[in-house]
Amino acid sequence: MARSRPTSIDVARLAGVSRTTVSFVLNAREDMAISPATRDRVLDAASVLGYQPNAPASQLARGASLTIGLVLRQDPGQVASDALLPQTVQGLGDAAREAGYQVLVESLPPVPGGYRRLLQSRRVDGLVVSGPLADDAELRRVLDDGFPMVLQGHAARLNSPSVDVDNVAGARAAVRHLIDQGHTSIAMITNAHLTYTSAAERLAGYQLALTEAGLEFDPRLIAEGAFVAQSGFEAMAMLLERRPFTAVFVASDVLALGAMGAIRANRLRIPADVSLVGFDDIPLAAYFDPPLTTVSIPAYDLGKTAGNLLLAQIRGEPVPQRTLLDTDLKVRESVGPVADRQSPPRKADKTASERS
Amino acid sequence: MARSRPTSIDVARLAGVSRTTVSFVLNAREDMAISPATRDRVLDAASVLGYQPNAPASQLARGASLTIGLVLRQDPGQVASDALLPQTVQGLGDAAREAGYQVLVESLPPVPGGYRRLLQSRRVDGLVVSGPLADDAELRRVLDDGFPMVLQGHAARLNSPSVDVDNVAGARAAVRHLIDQGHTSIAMITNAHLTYTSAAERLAGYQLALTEAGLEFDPRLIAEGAFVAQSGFEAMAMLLERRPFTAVFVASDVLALGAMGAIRANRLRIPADVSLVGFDDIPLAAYFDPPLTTVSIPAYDLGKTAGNLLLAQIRGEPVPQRTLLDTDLKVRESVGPVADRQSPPRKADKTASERS
DNA sequence: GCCATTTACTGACGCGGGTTAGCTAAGCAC
DNA sequence: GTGCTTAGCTAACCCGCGTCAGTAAATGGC
Repeated sequence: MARSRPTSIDVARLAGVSRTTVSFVLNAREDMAISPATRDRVLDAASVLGYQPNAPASQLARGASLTIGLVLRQDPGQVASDALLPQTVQGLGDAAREAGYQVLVESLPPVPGGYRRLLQSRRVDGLVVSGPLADDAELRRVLDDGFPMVLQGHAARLNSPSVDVDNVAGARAAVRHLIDQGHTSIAMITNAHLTYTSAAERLAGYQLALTEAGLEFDPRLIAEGAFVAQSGFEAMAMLLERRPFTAVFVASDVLALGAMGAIRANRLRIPADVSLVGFDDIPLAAYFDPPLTTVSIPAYDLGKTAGNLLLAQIRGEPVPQRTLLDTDLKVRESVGPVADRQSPPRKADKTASERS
Repeated sequence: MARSRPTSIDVARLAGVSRTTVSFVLNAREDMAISPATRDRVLDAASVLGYQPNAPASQLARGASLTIGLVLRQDPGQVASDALLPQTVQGLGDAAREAGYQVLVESLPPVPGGYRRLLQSRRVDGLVVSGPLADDAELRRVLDDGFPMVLQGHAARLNSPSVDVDNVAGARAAVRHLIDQGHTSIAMITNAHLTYTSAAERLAGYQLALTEAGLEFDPRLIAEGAFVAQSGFEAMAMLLERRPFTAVFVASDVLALGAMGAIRANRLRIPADVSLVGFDDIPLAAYFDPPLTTVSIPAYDLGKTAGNLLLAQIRGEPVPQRTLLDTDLKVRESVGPVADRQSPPRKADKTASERS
């Protein structure tokens, strides 16, 4: 029997005051003088009736929805294999909740006008856009309209506050770790096509580390992967065909697992024959065989920071244009010292287990 | 310049009609006679002004929010390692979008009154509750109030429509597959504590398969895991200590990966020394070493079905009390025939590779 | 040619809560 | 006692849209 819910009128009646007073009490308006006695009467009445303010009504009156939108711009396949997404969503949810906000999730509105609809309909007070495409014309227009928005995953050409991990520094640390172990011929598998800024940045970090170590960049050592494990497998298979190297930086743990499969298929061992560093530190990475050395990204904080920045923006506070979160290299067991300087892995079944 | 958005009054004025007419046109009310000419004028005016109806206002007037809530009742750790969650969310989102609804995600409102707040505030028209606890008193109360709600993951004692995969049948198929390969001593690692219905059901399926094959159920062959890979590792380590068996049914792929680590740590091989079947078919399962034979669950459909059932309920249509989705055994390479009848695995380094 | 429909449209109210201007009574200085 | 402030509360309007009852003109039957 979902009979009609009590309204503030019912509360007012029961407490013997006016609706206005009820509103003042429930919104704890300091600037309005309310005697403690009345306050308690109202509170009691509300609790007796199990009163809950009607959200749409209050949104309408306030002109704010106390809701933030999360737009997932990735395609379904990517979302499915994004092992860190739940953590990010949770971070965003926590940030929102702490501020009395809620989160509306919109996965890739395929309809034109998707953003506009959401914002102009006043359903949400701001948007976190995950995985924006750099050339999203509509997004640009919405931005120009001055709507509060935070991009997660930097889209270089869009003029909006963004949050991301420091992909360059992370990749650089990963590759430097390999170099520190004596590797000089290091391949890389990208996490996505290079139009994705995260992919481009991780590649840049890779190049930076090479340059710093005085190593030459060889484009033939780069293979492009894309989101799913299979692409890691294929990229690795290709690299193994192509030319010698002793280590690989795979810019995504998911792809790294695929790559490990390809390495095994070639009867090579990790890290004896080829060392491997991943990126992301998904929960399962520590249980790969061998446990994957990888660049850990603070997925939860990413969501939480995005949320906090957006909320600050909604409150009208100034926010930094670009926020980068630190990564952390998790050293596990997929990297070893270079085994044999002159004979890098080849279909080989040679033993390379001369440990230092 | 986010100047104030146009309202239906502006549209009406521009089209030279009343606001009522605008409303009729935009809501495409068949029962109201509108001449094509006026209709077009209104539509044009709306598009010229870039008019978007104010959602809170319309929600208030309609008494419906066109929003469904997704409540994640799992704790944060579980959510983080739930590799299938994104797919489920996407299914739900698609179901909602197709009906013109949106999805509000609330992750485990720790505050008492969480459900009530959401529903009675009219922010959402119904709820999908994922991972409900069987003894959730508040949930029961909300249910009794007659709010539209769908449980995902059956909570036996709650009287509400629910959607789930057929855990019993899935587990039974997994274990039967092992039996078909000649295994008679089969251990099991649960995916969670048995208060979780999914865990209890998968255990029931395991027992059913044993019974059907005339095998005896040995409680000492059961170890309890819980959500994360580490618990799979530990459970497996314990089982390997305890007593002999030739195969294990691990009721979660994530735990299975942990279990595989424990098996390797004992210098045993998969499937030569111990066969393994998982549950869930997470995207990475096919890339485990060896590729994991597992029970595939339709994560996307789970979300979509839950959404559709909820929407049907909101529309007042009758919905089945319990909906079970089929699982599908994906045979890969982690199961082999029994190697050696009398010497089941023990710390051993014995070779057991007499393939048939 | 007159009444009964039907077609096309509008006026006005209501959804429920936020908020401003204002009202009353009490307190206080003198 | 008078004038002035302040505390404590309320009436009334507004947010933007949905919708019903109703009006005026066009149509149809005979």
